Amino acid sequence: MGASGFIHPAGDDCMSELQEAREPVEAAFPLSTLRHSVAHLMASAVAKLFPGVRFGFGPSIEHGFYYDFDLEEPLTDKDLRKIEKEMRRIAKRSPELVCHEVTREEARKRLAGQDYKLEALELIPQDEKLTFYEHGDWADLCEGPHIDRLDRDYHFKLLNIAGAYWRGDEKRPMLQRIYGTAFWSQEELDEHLEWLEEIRLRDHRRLATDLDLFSSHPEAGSGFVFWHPNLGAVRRAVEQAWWDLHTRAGYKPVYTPHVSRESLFSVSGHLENYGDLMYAPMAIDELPYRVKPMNCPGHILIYKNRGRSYREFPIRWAELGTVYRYERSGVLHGMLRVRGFTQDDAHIFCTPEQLSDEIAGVCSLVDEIMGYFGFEYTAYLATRPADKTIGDDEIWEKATQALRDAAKKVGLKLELDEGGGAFYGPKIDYKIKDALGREWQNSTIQCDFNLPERFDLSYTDSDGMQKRPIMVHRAILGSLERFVGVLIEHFGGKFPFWCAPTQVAVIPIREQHADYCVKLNEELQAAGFRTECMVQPGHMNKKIKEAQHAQIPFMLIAGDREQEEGSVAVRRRGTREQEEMSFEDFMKLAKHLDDGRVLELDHAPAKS
RNA sequence: GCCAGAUUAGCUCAGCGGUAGAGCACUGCUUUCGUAAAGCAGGGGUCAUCGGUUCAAAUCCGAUAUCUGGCUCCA
Repeated sequence: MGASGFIHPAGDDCMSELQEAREPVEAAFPLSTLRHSVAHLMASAVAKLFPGVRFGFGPSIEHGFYYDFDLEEPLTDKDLRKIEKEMRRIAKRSPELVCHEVTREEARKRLAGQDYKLEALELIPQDEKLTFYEHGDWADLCEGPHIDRLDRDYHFKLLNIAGAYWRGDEKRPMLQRIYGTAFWSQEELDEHLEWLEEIRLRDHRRLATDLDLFSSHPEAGSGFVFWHPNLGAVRRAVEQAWWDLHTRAGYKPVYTPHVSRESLFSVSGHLENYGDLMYAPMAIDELPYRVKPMNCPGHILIYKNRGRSYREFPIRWAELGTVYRYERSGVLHGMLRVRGFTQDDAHIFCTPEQLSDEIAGVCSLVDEIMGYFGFEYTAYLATRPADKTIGDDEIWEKATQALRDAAKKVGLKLELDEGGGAFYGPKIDYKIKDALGREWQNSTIQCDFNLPERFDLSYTDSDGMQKRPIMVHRAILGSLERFVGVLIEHFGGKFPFWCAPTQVAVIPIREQHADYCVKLNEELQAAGFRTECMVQPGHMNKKIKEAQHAQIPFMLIAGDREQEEGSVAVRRRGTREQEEMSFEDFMKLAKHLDDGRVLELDHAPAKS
């Protein structure tokens, strides 16, 4: 590589190393540097094509880069192709990307008319060096670093246009943002574009129409999900697994109303801290009532219903509680961001001594339930925010330590999220990684000293004293809507056997085999499986296609041979091969996959 | 909420000033076919809604609803 033209602000002492190492370009210029430079290149092309444009920021981001522009005319997709073309031309004509250090005065002069850039300039501390990166007749106030030449071998594509507030502030002007991506090799770019295509194909809203999963309706209002029978089956299976696990872990079911007197939410502090997200009051017998945005106040009322003793601790109450929150129209998104959703909520009431064990128990539950779906996860310890918190340092320290101890007990590694805690207490947040490597925030475990205080909760301790319990607020799936939405995308509609909408399709080869198929189907249903018996008139091949399209894990196909031998020809989802086995053996396999919540379809039961 | 774009049959989409089209799906009849679409016929749309321009609007303009990509916010 030739790093001779590589300009970097003074003080970079790794320059000579770079020059001597003769490493491939990628090593000398990280991908983020390339992308940042391509963002510059894009901005210069926009400047050429749209005189009078004013520039915002243009950084590299996780999968590419963007640049914000203030333009009179709205950009279109056609413009993107034009801009790409212009970028290639500029890269060829003015390949050298050079850096100049300037004084603040010079910088101001060069940025005349560029209001956003001038504002950005004022954000740079007085004692810092100011540099411009320049190629051709275009230059940008920028601290770098950048690649040395724009005519190097790299590959880019502009992807989409979106609105973005200047400096992310909704009170400031809305700029036009162009997103793009860049890679050193064409293969990597192609791979990335394929990944984006895969994301499009797995989109839960797309699969929802394909597989008849859910809908929303203008008649009902946006942000409200209607679960169709197919997805209802998935949800039931997930809820069943969830309850099995929670019952075993000592949780007791509770159910609380969707509507309560407004004063309840006044005591809880929701009105004050959460009021913007709550629906307007409705008058019942002239008193204001509210739809609940959270389940905790309800559980607290149950707790307060009578005196509590330390002997009944820890109390673990679980509810799949449906809550309603006002979300701004623009943020709604399929099942992943909605206005009414069901949280897999639970509250644990315990003593300070029990706290870390209780949290450890929740960590184990998270681990087990995420294992059901093959999710990997990362956990973050979110500590006390810098301001606007309640409670004294000592109790915060204790609670944070309890979270740490708990994680240690179960061997959970915690990343630090400094100051990311709730105003009432620290928490552990989980991010799960789906099959496409995307991260989703679902599980959360929060220590809460606020609500016990506000509701004046107490219990009688062994020494006869009235003491304040600690509350742990936790959700593992987060919300059924978001979690199942993520599941659809994670599996791409190919649900594991145990939670698939239809688990088995039974298909006769000819109409005369229908009776045998009906018999098999009855046995499967009696054993609790979700099946479809495809004995309606029609060709076998078409039924196979339909079952394949519906992503049904198993097809059982039966003709003369099978009928005679009491067997079935089994076709697993994703393969075209058939395997003939006795119906009895298939039942064993199905029970094995179902009971064990096995992820793969080719996992054979142990020989008995 | 904001910026931009979209909305035509159940689905995917064509038509872009001169009285609505295709494929799949659906219904009926024929076909009984051993592992991804049998044949023929038929039904189905106030072209999102409301208003305007025009001799004439799915097509042009405006408002509303919903959706999409983002921003901000979040389970």
